[in-house]
Amino acid sequence: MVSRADAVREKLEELIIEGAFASGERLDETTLSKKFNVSRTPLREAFQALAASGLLDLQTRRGAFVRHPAFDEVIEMFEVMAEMEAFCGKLAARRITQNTLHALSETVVLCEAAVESDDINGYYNANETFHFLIYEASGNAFLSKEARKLHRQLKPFRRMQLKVRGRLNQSLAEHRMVLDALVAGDSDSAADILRDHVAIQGTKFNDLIVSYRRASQKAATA
Amino acid sequence: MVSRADAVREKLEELIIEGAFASGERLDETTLSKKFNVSRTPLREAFQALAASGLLDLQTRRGAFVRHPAFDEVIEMFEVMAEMEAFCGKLAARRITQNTLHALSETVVLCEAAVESDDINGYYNANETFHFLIYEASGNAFLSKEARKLHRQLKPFRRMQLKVRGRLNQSLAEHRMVLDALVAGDSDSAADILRDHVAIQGTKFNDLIVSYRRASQKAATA
DNA sequence: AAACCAATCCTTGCATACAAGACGCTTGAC
DNA sequence: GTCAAGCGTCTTGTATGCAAGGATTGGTTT
Repeated sequence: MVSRADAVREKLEELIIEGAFASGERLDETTLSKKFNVSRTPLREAFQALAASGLLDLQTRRGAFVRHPAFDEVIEMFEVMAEMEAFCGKLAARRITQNTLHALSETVVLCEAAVESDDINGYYNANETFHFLIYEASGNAFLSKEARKLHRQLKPFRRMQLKVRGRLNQSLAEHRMVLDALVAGDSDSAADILRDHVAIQGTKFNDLIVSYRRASQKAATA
Repeated sequence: MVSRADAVREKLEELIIEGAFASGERLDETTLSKKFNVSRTPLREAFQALAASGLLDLQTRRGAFVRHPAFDEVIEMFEVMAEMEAFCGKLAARRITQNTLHALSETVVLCEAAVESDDINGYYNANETFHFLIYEASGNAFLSKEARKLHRQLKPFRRMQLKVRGRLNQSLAEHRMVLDALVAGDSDSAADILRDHVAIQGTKFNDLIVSYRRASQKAATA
């Protein structure tokens, strides 16, 4: 059975990640409890959980505020994610099984198909599976869990930069290289490729922000 | 102002880490709420928070169970911690300030004094400061926060292995080497030394567990 | 004697009522 | 006209009551 608090958390999480709320917006308990048809108690439990994963900022006696990570923080998170993936890759190169290798190569095929048909969502999903498989293959359940958590937190920002022209093809090529390194059992190379593969996402994201800021500055001075 | 829920969380956390409850023990809401003189509501909020940090296992309609990480999981956590520290060290070697370097060398002096007087607690505290300073010096606030979190989770297990004979001196020597590498700005070397410094803690912990198990097995067959 | 089923009790999940703090608005004074 | 203080309202924090889902125990059957 799934508790109402859990259901509410899930729904709210989706809304926040989708960007349904402005950053810094205060979430009113009464309003939301009406919207979800639950009392304030399970809603508050959901708030707690969301605060734990960093999506809300709970201030005593003041309320729950939506917390889209600041851009600087996202850059930092990509920096950590890169290193984490590298470590996963390093371990995975030594510990991965034939079965998982097979599953991995299948996700690469899916990615190829998605690139063919310019299906960003399709690519996005296959990409996620690809990375999760590697986390799992690290053979370190704790690491895998943490990596998934961080991956999830970066979800909306990864999505943004996937839309940059040409990135899909490049990303796919990187996936192929990772797969090759894992097949070869070359842990250093797997680590390095994965590190760059993720780091470049942070860089692309940064580029995006800079261009955004330039645009808004121009608009302001015009 | 600090809410009662926060106060309860803090107190409970302390109790769990201290080992006041058996692993897997179920925490009764009514009993505990009486003990802390609060209602079940803030207590339940505290449960949520503790579950988020991994100290409790909340099962729907069944209750809250104390969750001391399994030994295997602790080993995994040390593995991740080692890599995280290595990354902190790598960044810190490039970004550390004179002030922080100075503060670091002071903690080394404190560690020396603690070793002299065989003061495990003193060493323990100075050791913590040493590591936290390095996290901070990474210049990546997100990384620093995550590293502190993991460090905290490993607290009780680190403490255990510090009691092994000769470990204090060895640890101190490693601290000196880390400091040297940071002063020299040698990021690779700082990373490697820190990785080993932490990994060895996991190894020592593992040794401890193995010897425990042997002992209890002997006792059982005797 | 053991196993299974049922009924009761106990515990959690949720709703609601109440208390207390924060924010805003109004009013008065300088 | 502006600033500050006080009061009122609104929102969060906490307590408690009620409902629903497990667990346990006792009885019955094989």
